Amino acid sequence: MTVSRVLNESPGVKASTRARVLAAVAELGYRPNSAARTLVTGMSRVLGVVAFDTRLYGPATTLFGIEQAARDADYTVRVTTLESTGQNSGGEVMRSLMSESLAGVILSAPHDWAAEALRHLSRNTPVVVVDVDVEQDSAPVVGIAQHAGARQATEHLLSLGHKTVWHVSGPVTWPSARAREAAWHTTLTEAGRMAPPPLRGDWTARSGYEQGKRLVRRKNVTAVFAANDQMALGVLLALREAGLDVPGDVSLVGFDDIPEAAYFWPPLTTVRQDFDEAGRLALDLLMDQIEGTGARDRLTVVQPKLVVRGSTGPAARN
Amino acid sequence: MTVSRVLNESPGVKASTRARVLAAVAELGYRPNSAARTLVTGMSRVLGVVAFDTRLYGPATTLFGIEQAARDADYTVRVTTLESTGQNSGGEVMRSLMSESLAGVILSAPHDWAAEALRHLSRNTPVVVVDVDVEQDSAPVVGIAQHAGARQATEHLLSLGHKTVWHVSGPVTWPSARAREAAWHTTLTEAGRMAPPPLRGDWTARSGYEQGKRLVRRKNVTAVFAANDQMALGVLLALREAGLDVPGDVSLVGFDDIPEAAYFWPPLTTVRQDFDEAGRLALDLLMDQIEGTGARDRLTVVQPKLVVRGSTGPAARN
DNA sequence: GTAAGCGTTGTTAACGTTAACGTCCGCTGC
DNA sequence: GCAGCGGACGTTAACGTTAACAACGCTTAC
Repeated sequence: MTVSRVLNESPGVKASTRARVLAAVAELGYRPNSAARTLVTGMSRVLGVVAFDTRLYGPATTLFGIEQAARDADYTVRVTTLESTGQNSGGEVMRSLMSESLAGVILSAPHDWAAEALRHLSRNTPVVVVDVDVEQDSAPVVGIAQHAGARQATEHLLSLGHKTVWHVSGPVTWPSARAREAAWHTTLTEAGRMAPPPLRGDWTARSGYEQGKRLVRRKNVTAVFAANDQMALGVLLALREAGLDVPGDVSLVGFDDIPEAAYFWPPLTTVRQDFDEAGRLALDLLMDQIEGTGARDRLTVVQPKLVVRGSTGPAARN
Repeated sequence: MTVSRVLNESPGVKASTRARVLAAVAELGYRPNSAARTLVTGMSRVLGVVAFDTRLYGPATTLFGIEQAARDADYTVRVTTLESTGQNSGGEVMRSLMSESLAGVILSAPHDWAAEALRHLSRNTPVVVVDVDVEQDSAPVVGIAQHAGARQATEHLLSLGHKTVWHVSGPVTWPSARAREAAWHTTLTEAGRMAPPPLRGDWTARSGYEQGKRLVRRKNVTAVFAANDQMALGVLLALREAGLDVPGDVSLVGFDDIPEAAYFWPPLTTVRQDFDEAGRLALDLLMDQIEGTGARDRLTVVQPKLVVRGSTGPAARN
């Protein structure tokens, strides 16, 4: 019992006793058994992180941010990724999470799936959701102001004199893709411009390339906003293969600011999202709930920021 | 007890009893408590994965492969990333791993740090190491044939008529960077060519760009082998800014085959590594140890493969 | 001088599961 | 008819920790 008090830094242990305990711990190489601790306290120092596809830059970086912050708070992280096929139901994953006495859960799956999965989670498990559309009161949310970012991108292109802006969007099942598309659309409409039909991609450079080939067949395209940098890269290649110059003939904006974007040719104008920060913020919100530091905010928003580089320029006089 | 037998699929339970138990489990929403199970059996169904920086494409993809395979085997995954600063000692991380009754550990940190950390791990914890140089008998290893890949890249350039090949290498603390550099060097030497001094990068496009600028100052560079695709991208930008054509003036080969590489301009010739597969293989080797399926191989090697695209071409006649 | 109080340490029981052993019942064989 | 056996299910104890309470010695107050 005294050992337990020493290791948990409970008060009421004489300094000399504490020293003797610590000496014995060091000598014997004693390590407390976390399973026993979890069993008796009913709570572990493990956080569940549910992600969608951690191979993608955004999710991977958010995960990294969460993990680093968790380790600083002396928690460990248990990751579950969801098959890209979406075969495994949210209910199943959530149920398996709940038999493990997790201290909390971070749902970092910016996908419609996540909103559904949230419903299967016990009401009293602390949870934070990253970048997912959920009802305002179902869980604290770390949002990324997709709207603001997409608006900046679109307005930037309009301010350069382009009559309208084409959009290569992300998959409809991703709320962030829908948000970017919606913001692009309203920005154009508010400026009194005609919004051309969006071209649907799937986040990959390949889909950007294919939609880019469709874009070059039209003669009137001078500005394109791609919903992420990878698709922008694909568009870039398609434009180049068609003999078009960027930004001379066509201006292009991406989204995310992946580390490579600054080294595209030309360096890509894009909207920076701080995924790392989003992960850390999610952990903060979760800690507020777990350690009862007082649930401060229920909604925290990360502001994306337009980064102007070489892929955008004034509209050609035609 | 009978419930325990049913849920663990132990023999000696009448079919009718089993059905009644399952019905009650479903009705009550009963979930076994994994902490109690871990406590009594002394082993959990949790695997520890130690990675270095999961924001990088390779590590992230390997982690994804491990996680997917682990879920199929009904295990969960607990991730620890190491600060890029390398501040936290391997000993500390390993010790914290060991108080959690983990079923096994996968060391997926292709960094010198990993070899040192391995020594702090208890001898009887099942462990597998991915792409790290360790003594042959200290742990089963999933290797990636870096040597073969780098040799293919270098030979490809030589076969196109280039007199020699310059190398932008990765950080020396990464065994895979050293292996690629060594293979590049021996391939040149064996072919009777002079190996120019390698240019040291740090995996980032930025470092590739900077070394690329140093390369263009020399007039005699016609072929470059970059140790990964991001650095190749940086080199590409530096070459282009200097007015050099790829592959007309300079041929360029990368390494990894990140999904974007095929959409660079020009599409990048590179060496594909199957990181996903490496993760799955690591899990297989670990399962062999844990479930005693008979420790088959102690060394499994993933073969990388040269993918020729548009960034390499015949040497200019000069 | 004694009761009350406090600071420190020890004791007991409980968390939920499983290994090991025990019990009960029905069947078989002589 | 009864010993012996095996299948099905139950009971006991243990895993290592912590919450709650008990005990002990020392100081303080009257």
